[in-house]
Amino acid sequence: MKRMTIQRKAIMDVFRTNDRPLRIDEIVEIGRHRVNSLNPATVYRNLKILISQGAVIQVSHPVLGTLYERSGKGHHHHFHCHRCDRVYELPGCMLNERECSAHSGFVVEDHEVFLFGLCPSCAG
Amino acid sequence: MKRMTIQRKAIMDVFRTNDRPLRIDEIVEIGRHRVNSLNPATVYRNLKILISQGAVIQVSHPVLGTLYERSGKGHHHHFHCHRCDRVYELPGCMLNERECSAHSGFVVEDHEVFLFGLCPSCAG
DNA sequence: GTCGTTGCAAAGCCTTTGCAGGGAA
DNA sequence: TTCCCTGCAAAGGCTTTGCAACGAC
Repeated sequence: MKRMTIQRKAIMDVFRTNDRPLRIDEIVEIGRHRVNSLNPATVYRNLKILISQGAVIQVSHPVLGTLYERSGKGHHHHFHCHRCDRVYELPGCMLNERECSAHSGFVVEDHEVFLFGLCPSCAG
Repeated sequence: MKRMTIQRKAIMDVFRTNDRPLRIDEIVEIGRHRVNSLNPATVYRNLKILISQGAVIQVSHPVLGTLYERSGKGHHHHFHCHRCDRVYELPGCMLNERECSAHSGFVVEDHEVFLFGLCPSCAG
């Protein structure tokens, strides 16, 4: 049986109040606002649990490394601004289904898209 | 001035004879067929050089980690078969340009697409 | 009182770096 | 003969694991 510790509460709260893909060190830092002693190992362990429960998903960003985000936001992709280094979630899908299945023999079950460029603020 | 050592030749040869995204350990292992003493550190150093020269590009795969592939193959995406764990390069682009630019304000300069599923051999 | 969880430290990985010897030009 | 490059070992990062103490239920 899983126990709801203040650490786990704090970590879940980080995702609730910061609705974007987060790095481990961000989760630790923000989580420490609630639980000062919060340890990276604890965060790793809890993330593993939250992922197995389907509450959080892991995103492996080509530039920023491993990120974690709340699940259940619907299908979306990630935009990385190379000026401010922020990651945005773009709802919807820009994948062309027809082209996707054009490679005969390949059974596409899932996909991930990363976009790079300038975000609205940085593009001015 | 760069010197053409047998190690660098061996590494370039690995890419020439294995035309697919490769992991570091694969490059080391295959490269050792030519130069038995080939060291991972040497491979890392040479890859950095080859990347800076534009001969090789680095691909950060969400599941398999960092991969390296020969450059100059034209725009393509990567398909990862979750049964045989092989990565295939699919030529062309399945990104919908119209949808892509629908997020007003975002200036999309580049993108990466990873597809997951079953390859022709594994799909039967 | 249980036993799942935590913090800390140690240990694993992967990648980079320092250094002395070796080899390409 | 230069001095770039290599192999080795040590050192960095990030993540996982072992363990005793802690605390949720």
